[in-house]
Amino acid sequence: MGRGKIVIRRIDNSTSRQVTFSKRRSGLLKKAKVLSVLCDAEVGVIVFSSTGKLYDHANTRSDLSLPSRSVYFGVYSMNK
Amino acid sequence: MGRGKIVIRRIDNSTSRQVTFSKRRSGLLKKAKVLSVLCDAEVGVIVFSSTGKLYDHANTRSDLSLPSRSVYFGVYSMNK
DNA sequence: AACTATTTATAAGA
DNA sequence: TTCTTATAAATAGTT
Repeated sequence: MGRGKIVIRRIDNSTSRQVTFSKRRSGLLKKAKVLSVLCDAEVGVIVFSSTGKLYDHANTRSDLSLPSRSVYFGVYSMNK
Repeated sequence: MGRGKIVIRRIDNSTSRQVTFSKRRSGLLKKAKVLSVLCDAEVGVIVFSSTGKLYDHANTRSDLSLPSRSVYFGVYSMNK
């Protein structure tokens, strides 16, 4: 989608990569939320940038009157 | 997207809801993977159906030569 | 499970 | 860098 077709590989240009990261990150969260609402599902999403910074963390659920599962996220880091 | 426009609320018909769940679940995972590749990000996604069944669990990362964060998921359940 | 008409997401451009 | 828009991609309804 967009003015041109793209190949799915790491975007070399750092500025473009950042712009795409921002756009697609929000698109992903939107999709997660819509899925949870339409299908009464629980969806957890967590996104880290390439520098390891946490950008988003969503755990969406719609019908809270039903028994709930809740997802938690944990993170561990490794050097290499 | 699709033959008609939809309102974002729980789909009443159980069959339709299941079909939509299946389609959008796979769409979400694809988006997560593409985001991780294009932007060298780490993306974790977990999806439960309304019955509490775990359907997908993805933790995508592309460039493994860089220091890695890894996401783990935990789940707790509550009755009401 | 396939098929498409349409909607939605977004790559480039402005 | 926020806004625009042409086009790619996802998908709702159908078969």
